[in-house]
Amino acid sequence: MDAQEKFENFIRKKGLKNTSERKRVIEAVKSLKGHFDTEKLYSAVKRLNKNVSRASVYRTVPLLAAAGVVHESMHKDGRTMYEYSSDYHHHDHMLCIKCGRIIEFEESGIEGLQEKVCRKHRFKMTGHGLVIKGICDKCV
Amino acid sequence: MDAQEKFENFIRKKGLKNTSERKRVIEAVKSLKGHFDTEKLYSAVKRLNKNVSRASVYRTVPLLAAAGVVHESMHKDGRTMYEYSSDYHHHDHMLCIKCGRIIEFEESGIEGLQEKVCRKHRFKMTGHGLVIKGICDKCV
DNA sequence: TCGTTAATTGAGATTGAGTATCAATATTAC
DNA sequence: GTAATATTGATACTCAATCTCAATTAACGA
Repeated sequence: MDAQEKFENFIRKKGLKNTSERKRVIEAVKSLKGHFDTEKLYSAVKRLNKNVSRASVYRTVPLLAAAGVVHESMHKDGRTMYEYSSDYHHHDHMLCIKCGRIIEFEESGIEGLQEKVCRKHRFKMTGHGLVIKGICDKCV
Repeated sequence: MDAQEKFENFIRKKGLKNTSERKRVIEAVKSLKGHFDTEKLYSAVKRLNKNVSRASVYRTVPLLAAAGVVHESMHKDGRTMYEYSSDYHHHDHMLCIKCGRIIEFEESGIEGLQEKVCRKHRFKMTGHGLVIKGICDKCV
């Protein structure tokens, strides 16, 4: 399903409005590769001459996350980083504390153990994120 | 080893100074139970009449983390949460997005798989944090 | 299509956590 | 004790993020 379509379904279900500003923010999301924070998204909006206010971009991001258009990926320097869901297949992150590089990895065993823990605590998981901090091979 | 002693060793190794302000911040850390952010620590300092400036408390926290006196625990609402290391035995967290409750859990299998991933990427882990977001059993 | 209703927008003010400045002070090593 | 230097604190500042509120616009029923 296309991002615009996915968002439209979400908006309709919630009784909200699918404004041109929101559509333009989604276009900007599509133009970004890899991880981004809200500020970077706002820059992308401006770069594409989409003319959406800073406030609206900030207001739109949580909606995109709730709709599944973007995926809340990790925290870096106290900021939430997102990824466009179309690019997304589940993975976790290693963050190099020296150079800031982000390395993605997949480990299906970890996923399974998480589900086990949630069942045990009767916790309904909506998302999860594992960040391993340390020194990457290029910085040793 | 006591927190003050542990910090003293760290300070000496780094050629820094063990000031009375830093000692007082550690006293405040000890007075806190569970997770806290820097602002909460600063409140604790004031509550105990320790009279350390806001700036110094903020400056001290990264030192405490580097010294292992506190443990960088997780991110909540974009803020870094810490735990006093004496209370600390390794665990991860579930965060209820409705009530904000933090549930701790241990799953040694996950630890092992993390180490495996790090070896594979020649990544030297210094810390890690897993947060599972969702709805807790009291909020269903 | 028109009109009503309520959500949304945008510009700018505001908040608030965290950081920088810098003169005064305290700690450490000798 | 003295010199060298790290640290402190009051306050100014930064900057991401939110709030305000009048003007606008989407959604929907008639």
